[in-house]
Amino acid sequence: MKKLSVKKGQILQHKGDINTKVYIVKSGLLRSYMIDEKGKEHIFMFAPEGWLVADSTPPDAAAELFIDAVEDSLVVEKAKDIATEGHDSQKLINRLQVLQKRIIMLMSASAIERYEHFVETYPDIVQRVPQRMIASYLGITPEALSTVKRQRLKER
Amino acid sequence: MKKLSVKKGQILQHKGDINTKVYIVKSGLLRSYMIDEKGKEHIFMFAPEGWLVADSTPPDAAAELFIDAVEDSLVVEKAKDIATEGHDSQKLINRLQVLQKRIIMLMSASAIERYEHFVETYPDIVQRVPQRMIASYLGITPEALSTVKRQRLKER
DNA sequence: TTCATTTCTTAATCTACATTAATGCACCGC
DNA sequence: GCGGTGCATTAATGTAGATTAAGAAATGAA
Repeated sequence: MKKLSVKKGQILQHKGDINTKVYIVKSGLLRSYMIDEKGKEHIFMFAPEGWLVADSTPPDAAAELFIDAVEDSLVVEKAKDIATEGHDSQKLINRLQVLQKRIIMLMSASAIERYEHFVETYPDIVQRVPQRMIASYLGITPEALSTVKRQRLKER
Repeated sequence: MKKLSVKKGQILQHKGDINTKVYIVKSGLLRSYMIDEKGKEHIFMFAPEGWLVADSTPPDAAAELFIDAVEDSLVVEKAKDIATEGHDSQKLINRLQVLQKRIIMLMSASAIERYEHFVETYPDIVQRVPQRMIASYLGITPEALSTVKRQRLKER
């Protein structure tokens, strides 16, 4: 746990970093963001005074997000301490991971890509629920899901 | 903390409920979902065996999500116990709230509505960051944000 | 089984937002 | 000051996915 003074534009965390930290903003403004395959930037969150920014992946996994300073800022850096966490907190952290990934997909992937990702991540669910629910989860209509699946068939 | 046996289609939580619980799925499949102003259903998450479903709002606030059973399921219901949580866990819970709201907005609101919500929720941030970053946060292009703002001006 | 209801698919049309491109501005550093 | 680079705005055109509509297939109740 240490205090940092960061200049506007300074990057605190890169995508791919491991053993990433948690940042608590004392003054100024940070943001976390991702960059998609087309090079397009998507801001995940802004963190003004009092907020916490972090990549919600396991401490030893590669970060999905960049974190940098939008304004000159004072920041406290802390380790992701799993030790202090109770039995249920692990479930909370897991939930954060899932929600972060969900936002990333919604912001930076097409319907086709979201479907691919869904099938890979939840192969059993695909079998167990009606198509219209999968469409609803993906944020598209059942009609659009039908065409997505048709396109996938054509491609092989 | 009690065990529940729920039938397919049974609703465990309604939007607007207060003092909502946390559900841990032992078998079967639950889902959480929202219904927008147009009556359209958007699935927020699926929760198969081993998962946890809950509305990530404070225990005493009105729930944003419905929770029901997609299959006959066995579920453990627990209270949202803030007591056991450490100093930092509150920040995690707060984060969950923000991410849940963000997903709801991304799935069920138009660019204009997301902008309105952003301005209301983060009025100071609007002043402090360049337009292109707001666009990036909202998931639209700076060009689209320009037209959104123009339309807002016309409307008053 | 049979009938009714819901779900899935296909196709035609529509629309919100993206892309492209051009112009005017602000903010640099020299 | 002046030239450059990036930012915001406007407008024209393009496109992913929504909407509408209709028929086919699956599901479920009596």
